[in-house]
Amino acid sequence: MPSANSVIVLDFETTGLSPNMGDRAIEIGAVKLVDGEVVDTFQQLMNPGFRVSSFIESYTGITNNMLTHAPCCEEVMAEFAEFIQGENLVAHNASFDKRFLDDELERINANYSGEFACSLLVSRRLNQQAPSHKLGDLVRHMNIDNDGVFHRALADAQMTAKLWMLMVSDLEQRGIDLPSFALMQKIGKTSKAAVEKLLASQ
DNA sequence: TGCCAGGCCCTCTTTAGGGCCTT
Repeated sequence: MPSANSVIVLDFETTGLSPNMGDRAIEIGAVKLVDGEVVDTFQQLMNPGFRVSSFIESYTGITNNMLTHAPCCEEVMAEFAEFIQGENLVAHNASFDKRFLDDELERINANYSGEFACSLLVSRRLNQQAPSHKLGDLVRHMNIDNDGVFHRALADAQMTAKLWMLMVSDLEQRGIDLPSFALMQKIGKTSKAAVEKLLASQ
């Protein structure tokens, strides 16, 4: 049973957009939040077993040379499966990260018990004035503290965690005492038009 | 040869199409 007051915010860097097209994870980054505080982190490069494209090298800054010396996906994901055990999960555009998490864990016959919530879907509802909901654009728009590193797994997970906590604070300011993971998850799945009604009913 | 993701959301919608997001 996932813990009520903790959540793990994660981000994958991958060789492309779809595990169904043969793409694999090349880096996982994650932060564990308990009561809004970072209590643990996880970051690891992993070797997908083939060369990544020059686009991915340029996009992420992760080079084939760096991956040559990294442990394989199976080894890293086995460790990561332990890290997320019993925790609920958050990612920016969670459907993307969930596909890779499910695919990589299926390869090693591992699984997880938590559920996903999506910071992108929540942001589209709570930050309707934002010109864009790309993670980098939201970080700039909301003046979220960052070290200027984008498209690396731990850096993106850290920024997503800060965005998540800001949105939790936003809900608290709207009068909701200790917004739960379940409420955040529900906001992401509720139509924009119904969100105000949902919040008013809390 | 040429093409290849998938889920969400909006609208000139629902017998569909296209933009936004993720790498």
